[in-house]
Amino acid sequence: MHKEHILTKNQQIIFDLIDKSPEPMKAYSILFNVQKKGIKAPLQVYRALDKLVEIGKIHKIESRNAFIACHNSSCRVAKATAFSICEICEKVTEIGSAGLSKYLANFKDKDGMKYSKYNLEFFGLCKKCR
Amino acid sequence: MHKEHILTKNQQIIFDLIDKSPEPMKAYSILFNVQKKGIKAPLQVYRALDKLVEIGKIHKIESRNAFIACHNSSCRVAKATAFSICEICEKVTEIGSAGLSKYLANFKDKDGMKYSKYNLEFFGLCKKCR
DNA sequence: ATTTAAATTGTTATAATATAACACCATGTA
DNA sequence: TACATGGTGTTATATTATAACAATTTAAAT
Ligand SMILES: [Zn+2]
Ligand SMILES: [Zn+2]
Ligand SMILES: [Zn+2]
Ligand SMILES: [Zn+2]
Repeated sequence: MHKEHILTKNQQIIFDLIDKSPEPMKAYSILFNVQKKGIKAPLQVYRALDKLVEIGKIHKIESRNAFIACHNSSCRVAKATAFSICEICEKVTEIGSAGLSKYLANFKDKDGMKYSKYNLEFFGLCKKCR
Repeated sequence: MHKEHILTKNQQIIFDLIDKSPEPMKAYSILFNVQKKGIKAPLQVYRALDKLVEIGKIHKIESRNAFIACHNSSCRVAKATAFSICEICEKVTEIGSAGLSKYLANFKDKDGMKYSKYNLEFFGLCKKCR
């Protein structure tokens, strides 16, 4: 499983912060929040983020330039992600639908090409905002 | 149809440039290319880009911070987009699969929520790069 | 134990992407 | 006319992300 990596100090500090956050966090907000723990420069944050994304502990929400912890236990392939995003409150939820991931993993374009990696972002209004 | 808008001067200049480009263009590359036509500041570019995205003439490739012209004649709903992206040569193609758009438009999350707006980016290697 | 390679860290500086604020202009329309 | 709407031009600034380099830690491999 991809989540058994031992994290380094910086990676752990930054993962813990993102994991506790109820909403996606932006890099410079992360930086601000971990400065008291000795992480002082953007690059330290971005390096940890890169690694955490690579090993699947967090995902980047591309349309928001923000990061959330992976809470999808079936998300073994870190590179196949789907999210719903509320356009009012900006709440983001990872979608763990087996049907969806199966459909997308098997999707072939008109040249017959299959893709094992994808990112899907749905937009709408969450329950609370409707 | 969403593509019948009359473009303003700046919008037309910038759309023409993107439309001619074989690959997605980044904002500051656009700026550099239209400076000889009198568009001098980033904001002028971003304002035109925002409008062009809004009316569906171009799309933003979120993972690349780049813009391509819409070449999908069935893409009436500018807000439901799908692309394939080659991770080597960065070639981007808009996917116009009716099956895919139907599947995604009808997709319900576990709370039964449907989304009319989405962006999907597939990653892989294009024909040439395999 | 000693050497070596790989990964991580710390640091300063800088690049790349995007928006705020404000004055002005063009166009349509009541 | 007067008013509303949207577009423009401009300067300044905010936000997001990487380059370059030296030092340190970690985990094998000899
Ligand atoms: Zn996940
Ligand atoms: Zn909401
Ligand atoms: Zn399109
Ligand atoms: Zn390619």
